[in-house]
Amino acid sequence: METKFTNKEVTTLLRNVSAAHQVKGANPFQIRAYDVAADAVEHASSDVRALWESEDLDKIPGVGSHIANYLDEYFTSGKVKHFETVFKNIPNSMFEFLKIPGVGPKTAYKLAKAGVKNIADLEEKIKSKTLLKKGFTEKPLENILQGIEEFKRKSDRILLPVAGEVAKQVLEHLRKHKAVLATDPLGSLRRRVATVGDVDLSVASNDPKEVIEHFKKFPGTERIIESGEHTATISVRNGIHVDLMVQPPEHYGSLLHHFTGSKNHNIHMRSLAREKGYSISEYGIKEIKTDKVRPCPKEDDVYSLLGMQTPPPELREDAGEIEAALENKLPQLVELKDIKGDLHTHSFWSDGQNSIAEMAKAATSLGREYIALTDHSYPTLRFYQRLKEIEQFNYSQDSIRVITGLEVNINSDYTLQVPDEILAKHDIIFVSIHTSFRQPKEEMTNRILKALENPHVDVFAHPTGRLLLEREGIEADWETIFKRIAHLGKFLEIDGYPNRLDLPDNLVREAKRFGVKFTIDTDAHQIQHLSLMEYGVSVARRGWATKKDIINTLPYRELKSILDLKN
DNA sequence: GCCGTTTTCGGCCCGACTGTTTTCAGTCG
Repeated sequence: METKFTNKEVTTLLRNVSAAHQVKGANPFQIRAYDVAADAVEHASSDVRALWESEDLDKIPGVGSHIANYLDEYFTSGKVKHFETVFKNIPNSMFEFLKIPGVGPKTAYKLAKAGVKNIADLEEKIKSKTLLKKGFTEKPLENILQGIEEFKRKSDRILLPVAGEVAKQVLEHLRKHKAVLATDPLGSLRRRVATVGDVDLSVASNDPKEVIEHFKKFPGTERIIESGEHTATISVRNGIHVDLMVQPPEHYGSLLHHFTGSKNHNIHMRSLAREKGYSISEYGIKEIKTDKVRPCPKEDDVYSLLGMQTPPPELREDAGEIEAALENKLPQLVELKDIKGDLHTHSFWSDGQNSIAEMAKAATSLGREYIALTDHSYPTLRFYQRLKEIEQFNYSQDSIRVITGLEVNINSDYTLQVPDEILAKHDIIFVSIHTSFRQPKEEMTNRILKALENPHVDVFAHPTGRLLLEREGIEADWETIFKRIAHLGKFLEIDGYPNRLDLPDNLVREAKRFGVKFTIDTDAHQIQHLSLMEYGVSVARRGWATKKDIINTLPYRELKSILDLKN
C-alpha cells in the first residue's frame, strides 16, 4: 500500500502502539511516552518526514532515541519490526473502535476479541443484543451506541466563531440563575485555537448543584452526556458538546487555570509545581509536606505562587511560554486596539457585495484609519475606472484613506494574473494561490518565490491556502519562503477570515524567527466581514506576534513610507 | 520510553464521572 508518511499517519501509528501497550498491560509511563510523542507529532509545525530527512527527529520534544529509531525504520521501509511484535495477537478491528468517543483501548480490544468486525458490525451486534451474551452489559453498550451516533454525525471540530456563538448562548442562559457569580468560556475557545472541539465553560458558585440543574435545562440541550456534583456535559445542535465545571469563588482562579489548558501546559505546570513542593489541581495549590491547600480565587494567584508571570491564554501550549514566564520575559502581544487599518478587502468590483464607499464607511465606523481595496485582478476588471472611483472617493472625504490595491493570482506556470503595467498603477499588491493547490513541493515553492521577486508585489496573502475543515494547505518549503520574504522586506498576511486563519499560528511563530513582518487583514467580502479582525489578531497572538511585527498597526503616515505609497 | 540546576537513574499531573462495585477499572480532559 502506498503511504504518504504524513504527520497524521505517524500520529495514528504512535497512538496505536500506545493502545496496544495498554491492552497488554505495559508500563504506564511507557504508554504515556507514546501518547506524548503522538501529541508532539500531531502538533508539530513541520513535516515529520522532512525532519527525518534532515536527521532532526529527536528535536521533537517527546521523541527520544528509541522512537526516533523506530520512525527511521518506518520512513525507510514502511514498517517497524518492533511495532509488529507489539501488534501481534491484537485484531486489527480494535484500532477502528478507538475512533468512537467513550471507547478506549480496553473496550476496543474486548469488542474485537468478541469477533466484532467493524463499526457497522458493532452497531448491528449491539442492536441485536448479540453482545449481551459475550460478557457485555446493557448500559455500557447503550453508551457505545450513542458514541457511534456521535462519531457518524459529528465533524471533528468546529470553527472558532461557531464555538463562540454556542458559548454565548449558554453563557446567557447561565447568567439568568442567581447562584451564578461568574461564568467564562475556557478551553480551546479561550486559547483562541482556529478550530474548537468541545465548548468549555466555567461557573463560580456556592451552589453547584443548582447551577448544574439549571445548565441541563439550557433550551438547546439535545442530550445530557454526564452529570456530577461539579461538572456536567450536554450535547447541543450538530452534536457539539458543552462541558461545564463549577467551583466556589475561592477556587475560581484554579478552575480557570485548569480548564483553560492546554493539556500539555497543565502537565508542565504541575511538574513544575511538584519540583517546588506543590501539587496543582482545580481546587488550588497544595503544599505537599503539610497538605495545606492555598485557594486561588484569581488565575494570577496560581502563577504568582510559582513565581511566574501569567501567560496570555493564547500562548498556553507548552511551547516555551512557561520558561518565558519564569524569566519574566513574556512578549507584549499585539491587541485588536493596535490595528489601524485593513489591507485586504473586496468590493463588488470583483466578488465582494458592497461598493468601495460602503466598505470605506463601514471601516471608518470600526475606527480604521485606512483601508486597502484589493479586488481580485480578474482580467475583465475595468482597472482604470476603478482606480478613478477610489481617487474620487478619497477627494470626497477625509475620515479614512482608501489605498488602491489588487489581489493577484499566482498562476501555476509561475506568471502573475495581470501584466506589470497594471500592477504599477496600484499602491499595494497582494499575491495568492487560487489554482493548482497540489503542485509538488518544489514547484510550489519556486512558483511562490518567483512571484515574490516581482518588484510590484508587497504581500503574500493567505499563504497556505488552507480552508479549515475543508481543504489542506499547499506543501511548500516555508523556511526558504520566509527567509526570502524577510530578505526582500516584503510581508506575509495573516488572513482573519474564520475558515482561513492563514498564515496558521505555528507558521507565524516560525516566520517571525526569520524576521518576517505581517499584515493582519479580514479579507472582507462584505461590510459585516470587516469586524472579523479579532480572529486574525488571535492567530497573530498565538504566533507570539507583538505590535511591531504587524505593519497595519502603524499610522497611515508611517505605513506610507514602508510600503512606498504614492499619496 | 523520555528526560536532566535531582543529568545516565529514578522519577514521571491530577481528578471527575460512569458502571457496577463495597474499592476499582476505564475513559476523558
